[in-house]
Amino acid sequence: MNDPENPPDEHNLKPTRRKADRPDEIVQAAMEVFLQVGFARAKVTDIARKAGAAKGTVYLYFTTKDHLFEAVVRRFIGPMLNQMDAYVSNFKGTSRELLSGAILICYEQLADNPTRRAILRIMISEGHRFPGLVEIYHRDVVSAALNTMRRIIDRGVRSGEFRPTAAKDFPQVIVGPVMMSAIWKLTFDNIAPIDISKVAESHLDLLFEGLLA
Amino acid sequence: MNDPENPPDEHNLKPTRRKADRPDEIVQAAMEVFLQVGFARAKVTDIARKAGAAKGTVYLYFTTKDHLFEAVVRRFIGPMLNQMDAYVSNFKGTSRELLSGAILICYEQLADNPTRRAILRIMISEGHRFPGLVEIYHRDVVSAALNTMRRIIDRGVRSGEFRPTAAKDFPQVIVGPVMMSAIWKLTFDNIAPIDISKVAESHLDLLFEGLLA
DNA sequence: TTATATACTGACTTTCGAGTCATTAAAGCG
DNA sequence: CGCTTTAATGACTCGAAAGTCAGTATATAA
Repeated sequence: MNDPENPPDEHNLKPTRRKADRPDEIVQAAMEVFLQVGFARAKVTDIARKAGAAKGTVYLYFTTKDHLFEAVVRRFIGPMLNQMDAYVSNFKGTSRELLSGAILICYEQLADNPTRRAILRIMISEGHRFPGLVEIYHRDVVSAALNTMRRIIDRGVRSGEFRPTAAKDFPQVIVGPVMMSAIWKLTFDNIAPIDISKVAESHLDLLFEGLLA
Repeated sequence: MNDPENPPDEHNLKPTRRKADRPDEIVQAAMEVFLQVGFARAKVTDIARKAGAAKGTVYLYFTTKDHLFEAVVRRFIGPMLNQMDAYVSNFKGTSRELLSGAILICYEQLADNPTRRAILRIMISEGHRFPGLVEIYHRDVVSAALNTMRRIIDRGVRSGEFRPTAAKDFPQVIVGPVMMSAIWKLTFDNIAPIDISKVAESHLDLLFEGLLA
Protein backbone atom coordinates (compact mmCIF):
# COMPACT_ATOMS: atom_id res chain seq x y z
CA MET A 1 0.00 0.00 0.00
CA ASN A 2 2.68 2.52 0.86
CA ASP A 3 4.59 1.74 -2.29
CA PRO A 4 6.63 4.98 -2.64
CA GLU A 5 6.82 5.40 -6.42
CA ASN A 6 3.09 5.11 -6.75
CA PRO A 7 1.49 7.42 -4.18
CA PRO A 8 -0.95 5.21 -2.39
CA ASP A 9 -4.58 6.08 -2.66
CA GLU A 10 -4.01 9.71 -3.53
CA HIS A 11 -7.22 10.94 -1.97
CA ASN A 12 -6.19 9.98 1.49
CA LEU A 13 -4.53 13.01 2.95
CA LYS A 14 -4.36 15.67 0.32
CA PRO A 15 -7.85 16.97 0.03
CA THR A 16 -7.69 17.69 3.75
CA ARG A 17 -11.42 17.43 3.98
CA ARG A 18 -12.39 20.93 4.98
CA LYS A 19 -14.76 19.50 7.46
CA ALA A 20 -13.98 15.99 8.50
CA ASP A 21 -15.45 16.78 11.86
CA ARG A 22 -18.78 18.10 10.69
CA PRO A 23 -20.55 14.82 11.46
CA ASP A 24 -19.45 14.92 15.06
CA GLU A 25 -20.46 18.53 15.48
CA ILE A 26 -23.89 17.58 14.25
CA VAL A 27 -24.13 14.54 16.48
CA GLN A 28 -23.15 16.66 19.43
CA ALA A 29 -25.75 19.29 18.64
CA ALA A 30 -28.36 16.60 18.08
CA MET A 31 -27.65 15.14 21.49
CA GLU A 32 -28.31 18.50 23.09
CA VAL A 33 -31.57 18.97 21.29
CA PHE A 34 -32.77 15.44 21.99
CA LEU A 35 -31.87 15.98 25.60
CA GLN A 36 -34.02 19.07 25.76
CA VAL A 37 -37.12 18.07 23.84
CA GLY A 38 -36.88 14.37 23.06
CA PHE A 39 -36.62 12.70 19.69
CA ALA A 40 -40.11 13.26 18.35
CA ARG A 41 -40.18 17.00 18.96
CA ALA A 42 -36.63 17.68 17.91
CA LYS A 43 -36.47 19.57 14.62
CA VAL A 44 -33.65 18.83 12.24
CA THR A 45 -33.47 22.52 11.44
CA ASP A 46 -32.78 23.32 15.09
CA ILE A 47 -30.11 20.67 15.30
CA ALA A 48 -28.47 22.10 12.22
CA ARG A 49 -28.57 25.64 13.50
CA LYS A 50 -27.08 24.54 16.82
CA ALA A 51 -24.28 22.85 14.89
CA GLY A 52 -23.74 26.07 12.92
CA ALA A 53 -24.95 24.56 9.67
CA ALA A 54 -28.00 24.46 7.46
CA LYS A 55 -30.52 21.69 7.33
CA GLY A 56 -29.20 20.35 4.06
CA THR A 57 -25.81 19.80 5.60
CA VAL A 58 -27.26 17.40 8.11
CA TYR A 59 -28.67 15.33 5.26
CA LEU A 60 -25.26 15.32 3.62
CA TYR A 61 -23.99 13.13 6.44
CA PHE A 62 -27.08 11.37 7.74
CA THR A 63 -29.70 10.02 5.40
CA THR A 64 -32.52 10.30 7.88
CA LYS A 65 -33.48 11.75 11.22
CA ASP A 66 -33.69 8.18 12.49
CA HIS A 67 -30.16 7.47 11.32
CA LEU A 68 -28.91 10.60 12.98
CA PHE A 69 -30.57 9.42 16.15
CA GLU A 70 -28.83 6.08 15.91
CA ALA A 71 -25.52 7.79 15.42
CA VAL A 72 -26.12 9.90 18.50
CA VAL A 73 -26.91 6.95 20.68
CA ARG A 74 -23.98 4.89 19.46
CA ARG A 75 -21.66 7.82 19.91
CA PHE A 76 -22.67 8.42 23.52
CA ILE A 77 -23.07 4.86 24.61
CA GLY A 78 -19.53 4.04 23.63
CA PRO A 79 -17.41 5.73 26.24
CA MET A 80 -19.61 4.80 29.11
CA LEU A 81 -18.06 2.35 31.45
CA ASN A 82 -14.58 1.43 30.50
CA GLN A 83 -13.67 2.98 33.83
CA MET A 84 -15.36 0.24 35.78
CA ASP A 85 -13.54 -2.83 34.54
CA ALA A 86 -10.16 -1.29 35.06
CA TYR A 87 -11.13 -0.37 38.57
CA VAL A 88 -12.36 -3.84 39.45
CA SER A 89 -9.51 -5.81 37.94
CA ASN A 90 -6.62 -4.31 39.86
CA PHE A 91 -8.36 -3.85 43.16
CA LYS A 92 -6.72 -5.19 46.28
CA GLY A 93 -8.89 -4.32 49.30
CA THR A 94 -11.95 -5.96 50.78
CA SER A 95 -14.90 -6.93 48.64
CA ARG A 96 -17.05 -4.53 50.57
CA GLU A 97 -14.81 -1.66 49.56
CA LEU A 98 -14.74 -2.93 46.03
CA LEU A 99 -18.49 -3.21 45.72
CA SER A 100 -18.96 0.17 47.34
CA GLY A 101 -16.62 1.73 44.85
CA ALA A 102 -18.31 0.06 41.92
CA ILE A 103 -21.73 1.20 43.01
CA LEU A 104 -20.48 4.74 43.51
CA ILE A 105 -19.14 4.68 39.98
CA CYS A 106 -22.58 3.64 38.80
CA TYR A 107 -24.13 6.60 40.57
CA GLU A 108 -21.57 8.88 39.02
CA GLN A 109 -21.97 7.45 35.55
CA LEU A 110 -25.69 7.13 35.41
CA ALA A 111 -27.46 9.26 37.97
CA ASP A 112 -25.10 12.20 38.20
CA ASN A 113 -24.33 12.72 34.54
CA PRO A 114 -26.98 14.59 32.53
CA THR A 115 -25.96 13.14 29.18
CA ARG A 116 -26.08 9.57 30.40
CA ARG A 117 -29.41 10.22 32.01
CA ALA A 118 -30.63 11.57 28.71
CA ILE A 119 -29.59 8.36 27.00
CA LEU A 120 -31.47 6.40 29.60
CA ARG A 121 -34.59 8.48 29.05
CA ILE A 122 -34.27 8.00 25.33
CA MET A 123 -33.97 4.24 25.76
CA ILE A 124 -37.07 4.13 27.89
CA SER A 125 -39.21 6.41 25.79
CA GLU A 126 -38.06 5.70 22.25
CA GLY A 127 -36.79 2.17 22.78
CA HIS A 128 -39.50 0.15 21.06
CA ARG A 129 -38.95 2.00 17.79
CA PHE A 130 -35.22 1.21 17.79
CA PRO A 131 -34.79 -2.34 19.03
CA GLY A 132 -31.26 -2.51 17.66
CA LEU A 133 -30.18 0.39 19.81
CA VAL A 134 -31.77 -1.07 22.90
CA GLU A 135 -29.87 -4.24 22.30
CA ILE A 136 -26.60 -2.38 22.07
CA TYR A 137 -27.38 -0.39 25.16
CA HIS A 138 -28.29 -3.53 27.00
CA ARG A 139 -25.17 -5.38 25.97
CA ASP A 140 -22.64 -2.58 26.35
CA VAL A 141 -24.05 -0.79 29.36
CA VAL A 142 -26.64 -2.63 31.38
CA SER A 143 -25.42 -6.16 30.99
CA ALA A 144 -21.81 -5.10 31.36
CA ALA A 145 -22.51 -3.33 34.63
CA LEU A 146 -24.55 -6.20 35.99
CA ASN A 147 -21.85 -8.70 35.14
CA THR A 148 -19.30 -6.65 36.97
CA MET A 149 -21.55 -6.67 39.99
CA ARG A 150 -21.87 -10.42 39.73
CA ARG A 151 -18.11 -10.83 39.64
CA ILE A 152 -17.66 -8.70 42.71
CA ILE A 153 -20.33 -10.55 44.63
CA ASP A 154 -18.73 -13.82 43.69
CA ARG A 155 -15.39 -12.59 44.92
CA GLY A 156 -16.97 -11.61 48.23
CA VAL A 157 -18.79 -14.88 48.63
CA ARG A 158 -15.69 -16.93 47.89
CA SER A 159 -13.67 -14.94 50.40
CA GLY A 160 -16.39 -15.52 52.98
CA GLU A 161 -17.10 -11.83 53.29
CA PHE A 162 -20.59 -11.97 51.78
CA ARG A 163 -23.46 -14.32 52.43
CA PRO A 164 -24.26 -16.51 49.45
CA THR A 165 -27.50 -14.85 48.43
CA ALA A 166 -29.65 -14.82 45.33
CA ALA A 167 -28.26 -11.35 44.68
CA LYS A 168 -25.73 -12.91 42.37
CA ASP A 169 -28.55 -13.99 40.11
CA PHE A 170 -30.31 -10.64 40.32
CA PRO A 171 -27.75 -7.88 40.48
CA GLN A 172 -30.64 -5.66 39.38
CA VAL A 173 -31.63 -5.61 43.02
CA ILE A 174 -28.27 -4.20 43.97
CA VAL A 175 -28.22 -1.40 41.42
CA GLY A 176 -31.95 -0.72 41.61
CA PRO A 177 -31.54 2.39 43.75
CA VAL A 178 -29.11 3.80 41.20
CA MET A 179 -31.76 3.48 38.52
CA MET A 180 -34.28 5.01 40.87
CA SER A 181 -32.02 7.99 41.43
CA ALA A 182 -31.52 8.51 37.73
CA ILE A 183 -35.26 8.40 37.05
CA TRP A 184 -35.88 10.72 39.95
CA LYS A 185 -33.43 13.26 38.63
CA LEU A 186 -35.01 13.01 35.21
CA THR A 187 -38.55 13.34 36.35
CA PHE A 188 -39.16 14.63 39.84
CA ASP A 189 -36.10 16.61 40.69
CA ASN A 190 -37.64 20.03 40.25
CA ILE A 191 -40.54 19.02 42.47
CA ALA A 192 -38.53 17.32 45.19
CA PRO A 193 -34.77 17.41 44.62
CA ILE A 194 -32.65 14.65 46.09
CA ASP A 195 -29.04 14.61 47.15
CA ILE A 196 -27.56 11.71 45.26
CA SER A 197 -24.52 11.32 47.44
CA LYS A 198 -26.70 10.93 50.51
CA VAL A 199 -28.91 8.45 48.75
CA ALA A 200 -25.82 6.51 47.78
CA GLU A 201 -24.55 6.51 51.33
CA SER A 202 -27.83 5.25 52.67
CA HIS A 203 -27.95 2.68 49.89
CA LEU A 204 -24.55 1.21 50.78
CA ASP A 205 -25.28 1.08 54.47
CA LEU A 206 -28.53 -0.76 53.88
CA LEU A 207 -27.05 -3.06 51.30
CA PHE A 208 -24.32 -4.38 53.54
CA GLU A 209 -25.86 -4.27 56.98
CA GLY A 210 -29.51 -4.87 56.18
CA LEU A 211 -32.45 -3.31 57.87
CA LEU A 212 -32.89 -5.65 60.84
CA ALA A 213 -31.52 -4.71 64.23
CA MET B 1 -89.40 17.65 37.92
CA ASN B 2 -92.43 15.99 36.50
CA ASP B 3 -94.50 18.94 37.52
CA PRO B 4 -96.66 19.14 34.42
CA GLU B 5 -97.63 22.78 34.33
CA ASN B 6 -94.16 24.21 34.92
CA PRO B 7 -91.37 21.88 33.89
CA PRO B 8 -88.47 22.83 36.20
CA ASP B 9 -85.18 23.57 34.54
CA GLU B 10 -86.14 21.87 31.38
CA HIS B 11 -82.63 20.86 30.31
CA ASN B 12 -81.77 18.82 33.34
CA LEU B 13 -82.83 15.27 32.77
CA LYS B 14 -84.97 15.16 29.75
CA PRO B 15 -82.41 15.01 27.01
CA THR B 16 -81.15 11.76 28.59
CA ARG B 17 -77.71 12.23 27.11
CA ARG B 18 -77.54 9.41 24.66
CA LYS B 19 -73.90 8.94 25.45
CA ALA B 20 -72.85 10.17 28.82
CA ASP B 21 -70.09 7.60 28.80
CA ARG B 22 -68.53 8.51 25.49
CA PRO B 23 -65.71 10.46 27.15
CA ASP B 24 -64.64 7.48 29.16
CA GLU B 25 -64.75 5.17 26.17
CA ILE B 26 -62.46 7.58 24.41
CA VAL B 27 -60.09 7.90 27.35
CA GLN B 28 -59.90 4.14 27.59
CA ALA B 29 -59.13 3.78 23.91
CA ALA B 30 -56.56 6.56 24.11
CA MET B 31 -54.78 4.78 26.94
CA GLU B 32 -54.46 1.67 24.81
CA VAL B 33 -53.03 3.58 21.90
CA PHE B 34 -50.64 5.61 24.02
CA LEU B 35 -49.52 2.37 25.62
CA GLN B 36 -48.72 0.89 22.24
CA VAL B 37 -47.06 3.76 20.42
CA GLY B 38 -46.50 6.57 22.91
CA PHE B 39 -48.03 10.01 22.86
CA ALA B 40 -46.22 11.56 19.93
CA ARG B 41 -46.99 8.81 17.46
CA ALA B 42 -50.56 8.21 18.57
CA LYS B 43 -53.08 9.38 15.98
CA VAL B 44 -56.33 10.86 17.13
CA THR B 45 -58.06 9.08 14.28
CA ASP B 46 -56.85 5.74 15.58
CA ILE B 47 -57.99 6.52 19.07
CA ALA B 48 -61.39 7.46 17.73
CA ARG B 49 -61.69 4.33 15.67
CA LYS B 50 -60.74 2.19 18.64
CA ALA B 51 -63.44 3.91 20.67
CA GLY B 52 -65.92 3.21 17.90
CA ALA B 53 -66.30 6.85 16.99
CA ALA B 54 -65.14 9.36 14.42
CA LYS B 55 -62.36 11.85 14.90
CA GLY B 56 -64.77 14.74 15.26
CA THR B 57 -66.38 13.05 18.24
CA VAL B 58 -63.12 13.10 20.13
CA TYR B 59 -62.92 16.85 19.64
CA LEU B 60 -66.46 17.16 20.92
CA TYR B 61 -65.23 16.11 24.33
CA PHE B 62 -61.57 17.08 24.36
CA THR B 63 -60.41 20.33 22.89
CA THR B 64 -56.94 19.08 22.09
CA LYS B 65 -54.80 15.98 21.88
CA ASP B 66 -52.86 17.36 24.83
CA HIS B 67 -56.04 17.72 26.86
CA LEU B 68 -57.06 14.21 26.01
CA PHE B 69 -53.67 13.07 27.20
CA GLU B 70 -54.13 14.86 30.49
CA ALA B 71 -57.52 13.26 30.95
CA VAL B 72 -56.01 9.84 30.33
CA VAL B 73 -53.27 10.28 32.88
CA ARG B 74 -55.60 11.66 35.52
CA ARG B 75 -58.04 8.88 34.91
CA PHE B 76 -55.46 6.14 35.35
CA ILE B 77 -53.44 7.67 38.12
CA GLY B 78 -56.48 7.94 40.33
CA PRO B 79 -57.20 4.37 41.34
CA MET B 80 -53.62 3.43 41.91
CA LEU B 81 -52.77 2.78 45.49
CA ASN B 82 -55.71 3.02 47.74
CA GLN B 83 -55.00 -0.63 48.44
CA MET B 84 -51.80 0.15 50.26
CA ASP B 85 -53.02 2.43 53.01
CA ALA B 86 -55.80 0.11 54.02
CA TYR B 87 -53.33 -2.74 54.19
CA VAL B 88 -50.89 -0.86 56.36
CA SER B 89 -53.37 0.66 58.79
CA ASN B 90 -54.96 -2.51 60.09
CA PHE B 91 -51.91 -4.69 60.07
CA LYS B 92 -51.05 -6.61 63.23
CA GLY B 93 -47.95 -8.72 62.58
CA THR B 94 -44.26 -7.86 62.69
CA SER B 95 -42.87 -4.86 60.88
CA ARG B 96 -40.85 -7.14 58.70
CA GLU B 97 -43.96 -8.85 57.48
CA LEU B 98 -45.63 -5.50 57.02
CA LEU B 99 -42.81 -4.01 55.00
CA SER B 100 -42.51 -7.17 52.93
CA GLY B 101 -46.18 -7.01 52.11
CA ALA B 102 -46.02 -3.34 51.21
CA ILE B 103 -43.09 -3.87 48.90
CA LEU B 104 -44.80 -6.80 47.23
CA ILE B 105 -47.80 -4.59 46.63
CA CYS B 106 -45.49 -2.09 44.97
CA TYR B 107 -44.16 -4.77 42.66
CA GLU B 108 -47.68 -5.81 41.83
CA GLN B 109 -48.91 -2.28 41.26
CA LEU B 110 -45.98 -0.89 39.35
CA ALA B 111 -43.81 -3.58 37.85
CA ASP B 112 -46.38 -6.26 37.12
CA ASN B 113 -49.17 -4.14 35.73
CA PRO B 114 -48.81 -3.08 32.08
CA THR B 115 -51.05 -0.05 32.38
CA ARG B 116 -49.22 1.31 35.39
CA ARG B 117 -45.93 0.72 33.67
CA ALA B 118 -47.24 2.62 30.70
CA ILE B 119 -48.07 5.57 32.92
CA LEU B 120 -44.57 5.45 34.32
CA ARG B 121 -43.06 5.44 30.86
CA ILE B 122 -45.25 8.35 29.89
CA MET B 123 -44.15 10.30 32.95
CA ILE B 124 -40.52 9.73 32.16
CA SER B 125 -40.70 10.45 28.46
CA GLU B 126 -43.39 13.10 28.19
CA GLY B 127 -43.04 14.58 31.66
CA HIS B 128 -41.32 17.86 30.91
CA ARG B 129 -44.11 18.91 28.57
CA PHE B 130 -46.75 18.33 31.23
CA PRO B 131 -45.35 19.53 34.55
CA GLY B 132 -48.81 19.61 36.09
CA LEU B 133 -49.27 15.92 35.47
CA VAL B 134 -45.89 15.06 36.88
CA GLU B 135 -46.80 16.94 40.00
CA ILE B 136 -50.01 14.99 40.39
CA TYR B 137 -48.23 11.72 39.75
CA HIS B 138 -45.59 12.61 42.26
CA ARG B 139 -48.06 13.61 44.93
CA ASP B 140 -50.60 10.85 44.46
CA VAL B 141 -48.36 7.95 43.59
CA VAL B 142 -44.68 8.38 44.28
CA SER B 143 -44.81 10.52 47.37
CA ALA B 144 -47.73 8.54 48.76
CA ALA B 145 -45.86 5.27 48.39
CA LEU B 146 -42.69 6.66 49.88
CA ASN B 147 -44.53 8.06 52.86
CA THR B 148 -46.08 4.71 53.53
CA MET B 149 -42.62 3.19 53.50
CA ARG B 150 -41.45 5.81 55.93
CA ARG B 151 -44.30 5.04 58.29
CA ILE B 152 -43.54 1.36 58.24
CA ILE B 153 -39.87 1.89 58.86
CA ASP B 154 -40.68 4.15 61.75
CA ARG B 155 -42.95 1.52 63.21
CA GLY B 156 -40.16 -1.03 62.95
CA VAL B 157 -37.56 1.23 64.45
CA ARG B 158 -39.79 2.16 67.37
CA SER B 159 -40.53 -1.49 68.08
CA GLY B 160 -36.80 -2.22 68.01
CA GLU B 161 -37.15 -4.54 65.06
CA PHE B 162 -35.25 -2.35 62.60
CA ARG B 163 -31.98 -0.52 62.95
CA PRO B 164 -32.39 3.25 62.91
CA THR B 165 -30.93 3.90 59.48
CA ALA B 166 -31.00 6.75 57.03
CA ALA B 167 -33.45 4.65 55.03
CA LYS B 168 -36.27 6.56 56.64
CA ASP B 169 -35.02 9.71 54.92
CA PHE B 170 -34.50 7.96 51.60
CA PRO B 171 -37.20 5.37 51.09
CA GLN B 172 -36.21 5.63 47.44
CA VAL B 173 -33.43 3.24 48.31
CA ILE B 174 -35.90 0.70 49.54
CA VAL B 175 -38.18 0.78 46.53
CA GLY B 176 -35.38 1.29 44.04
CA PRO B 177 -35.40 -2.31 42.86
CA VAL B 178 -39.13 -2.04 42.17
CA MET B 179 -38.47 0.87 39.86
CA MET B 180 -35.64 -1.04 38.26
CA SER B 181 -37.95 -3.98 37.59
CA ALA B 182 -40.57 -1.76 36.02
CA ILE B 183 -38.01 -0.12 33.74
CA TRP B 184 -36.58 -3.48 32.88
CA LYS B 185 -39.97 -4.83 31.89
CA LEU B 186 -40.56 -1.73 29.80
CA THR B 187 -37.27 -1.74 28.04
CA PHE B 188 -35.23 -4.91 28.18
CA ASP B 189 -37.71 -7.64 28.79
CA ASN B 190 -37.72 -9.02 25.27
CA ILE B 191 -33.93 -9.15 25.26
CA ALA B 192 -33.49 -10.64 28.71
CA PRO B 193 -36.74 -11.37 30.51
CA ILE B 194 -36.78 -11.35 34.30
CA ASP B 195 -38.98 -13.14 36.76
CA ILE B 196 -40.33 -10.37 38.92
CA SER B 197 -41.37 -12.61 41.79
CA LYS B 198 -37.85 -13.95 42.07
CA VAL B 199 -36.40 -10.48 41.94
CA ALA B 200 -38.79 -9.47 44.69
CA GLU B 201 -37.78 -12.42 46.82
CA SER B 202 -34.12 -11.65 46.44
CA HIS B 203 -34.83 -8.00 47.12
CA LEU B 204 -36.54 -8.70 50.44
CA ASP B 205 -33.87 -11.10 51.61
CA LEU B 206 -31.16 -8.57 50.89
CA LEU B 207 -33.09 -5.68 52.34
CA PHE B 208 -33.55 -7.29 55.72
CA GLU B 209 -30.48 -9.41 56.17
CA GLY B 210 -27.91 -7.40 54.27
CA LEU B 211 -25.13 -8.75 52.16
CA LEU B 212 -22.47 -9.29 54.79
CA ALA B 213 -21.90 -12.73 56.24
C1' DT C 1 -96.18 13.71 11.76
C1' DT C 2 -93.51 17.56 11.99
C1' DA C 3 -90.25 20.51 14.43
C1' DT C 4 -86.34 21.11 17.12
C1' DA C 5 -82.49 19.99 19.65
C1' DT C 6 -78.58 17.01 20.28
C1' DA C 7 -74.92 13.55 18.96
C1' DC C 8 -72.18 12.45 15.57
C1' DT C 9 -69.64 12.32 11.18
C1' DG C 10 -65.71 12.51 7.89
C1' DA C 11 -64.28 15.45 4.06
C1' DC C 12 -61.75 19.53 4.18
C1' DT C 13 -58.39 23.08 5.78
C1' DT C 14 -54.26 24.20 7.93
C1' DT C 15 -49.98 23.59 9.94
C1' DC C 16 -45.69 21.77 10.41
C1' DG C 17 -41.60 19.58 9.63
C1' DA C 18 -38.85 15.83 7.07
C1' DG C 19 -36.41 15.33 3.15
C1' DT C 20 -34.80 17.27 -1.81
C1' DC C 21 -32.18 19.69 -5.09
C1' DA C 22 -30.89 23.54 -8.07
C1' DT C 23 -27.76 26.93 -6.96
C1' DT C 24 -23.80 29.28 -4.73
C1' DA C 25 -19.29 29.45 -2.49
C1' DA C 26 -14.93 27.78 -1.71
C1' DA C 27 -10.91 24.86 -2.26
C1' DG C 28 -7.48 22.54 -4.98
C1' DC C 29 -4.76 22.36 -9.10
C1' DG C 30 -2.42 23.22 -13.45
C1' DC D 1 -6.13 33.02 -13.12
C1' DG D 2 -9.73 29.81 -15.14
C1' DC D 3 -11.38 24.97 -14.59
C1' DT D 4 -13.03 21.22 -11.75
C1' DT D 5 -14.48 19.10 -7.74
C1' DT D 6 -16.41 19.22 -3.25
C1' DA D 7 -19.03 21.44 0.73
C1' DA D 8 -22.81 23.88 1.89
C1' DT D 9 -27.14 26.23 1.49
C1' DG D 10 -32.15 27.24 2.18
C1' DA D 11 -36.30 27.81 -0.70
C1' DC D 12 -39.29 24.32 -2.08
C1' DT D 13 -42.03 19.93 -2.20
C1' DC D 14 -44.85 16.82 -0.15
C1' DG D 15 -47.02 13.85 3.16
C1' DA D 16 -48.99 13.35 7.50
C1' DA D 17 -51.74 14.44 11.12
C1' DA D 18 -54.20 18.03 14.13
C1' DG D 19 -58.14 20.46 14.32
C1' DT D 20 -62.78 22.40 11.94
C1' DC D 21 -67.36 22.56 10.47
C1' DA D 22 -71.25 22.09 7.28
C1' DG D 23 -74.11 18.52 6.97
C1' DT D 24 -76.55 13.96 8.50
C1' DA D 25 -78.93 11.05 11.68
C1' DT D 26 -81.45 10.22 15.65
C1' DA D 27 -84.14 11.21 19.56
C1' DT D 28 -87.52 13.84 22.03
C1' DA D 29 -91.42 17.04 22.18
C1' DA D 30 -95.64 18.83 20.66
